[in-house]
Amino acid sequence: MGRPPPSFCHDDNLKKGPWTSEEDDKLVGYIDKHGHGSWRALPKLAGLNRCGKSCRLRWTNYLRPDIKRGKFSPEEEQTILNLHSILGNKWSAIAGHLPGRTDNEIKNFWNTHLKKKLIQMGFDPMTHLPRTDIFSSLPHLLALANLGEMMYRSPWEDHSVQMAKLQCLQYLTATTSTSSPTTLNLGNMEPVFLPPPSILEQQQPQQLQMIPASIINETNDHDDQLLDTLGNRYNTQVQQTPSLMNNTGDVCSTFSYDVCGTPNSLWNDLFLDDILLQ
DNA sequence: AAGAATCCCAACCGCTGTCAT
DNA sequence: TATGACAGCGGTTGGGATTCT
Repeated sequence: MGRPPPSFCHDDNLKKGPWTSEEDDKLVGYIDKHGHGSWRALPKLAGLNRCGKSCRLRWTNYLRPDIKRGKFSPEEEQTILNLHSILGNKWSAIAGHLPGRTDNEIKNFWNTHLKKKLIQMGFDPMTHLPRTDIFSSLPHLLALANLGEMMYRSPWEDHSVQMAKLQCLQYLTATTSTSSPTTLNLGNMEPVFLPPPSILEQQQPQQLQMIPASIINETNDHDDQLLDTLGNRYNTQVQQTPSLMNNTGDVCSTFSYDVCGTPNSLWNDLFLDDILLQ
């Protein structure tokens, strides 16, 4: 590339740190009138003693009128988990699927909430696979120890037990593969992570997976990349089918995939049935 | 009530990619 | 092709807010 990388704001005379409401007013007022144009030129034109980069960040992460503030909804949280399992730390790409949310906000939410949540559940937050070291696998081992009991509990068992059961089943299957799984939407339950392709390749054709309708709609309208990614991941043709309502009342879109091979009885009999009954 | 510990998030930093010349 | 200018991205940090002891 050309010149050496530029530093953030080299000029010591330029202000750094938190923005005042007066500075915000100046920035918003200028952009409302003239648009931001060149960020480098903007501070002088707007009467701000800041560097252009600082102005751009303040605008894009905080002052933009279309920014949605406040807590992330469960649906947004699910979307982030789903997309992160596919895209990794591509915060701007993930933000593109969450209208009104900035990449910075999503990144912060991930680092302060979701990452910890996955670790507590015994998953590696980067690969979304069960962690293999002995201490982090403890939840899985404890769950496995109780698997027999859980299998025969009543159908109205609570969600946490259902969750543990699903994780145990996933642990039994996913640890046999090196590829990463993807997340699965279970309505108002915690997310569950689908086994990697090597497991799915053993399934019968036309099994259903559920992913949030918002993602499917978004990708159909604006971005085929995610569907392509899913298709490549499972070596399948991914297509949207009509949305359905699960028994928690949440509407989900579904997509079907074609795979060949021998059905995996554990998966078919227990795991998939469990999910589709949620 | 007060100090310590932890959480949270806006802002900063350094790097890369793209475009114009 | 080489260079410079700039926008954008992802990782990190500082410090205020909140919770714990």
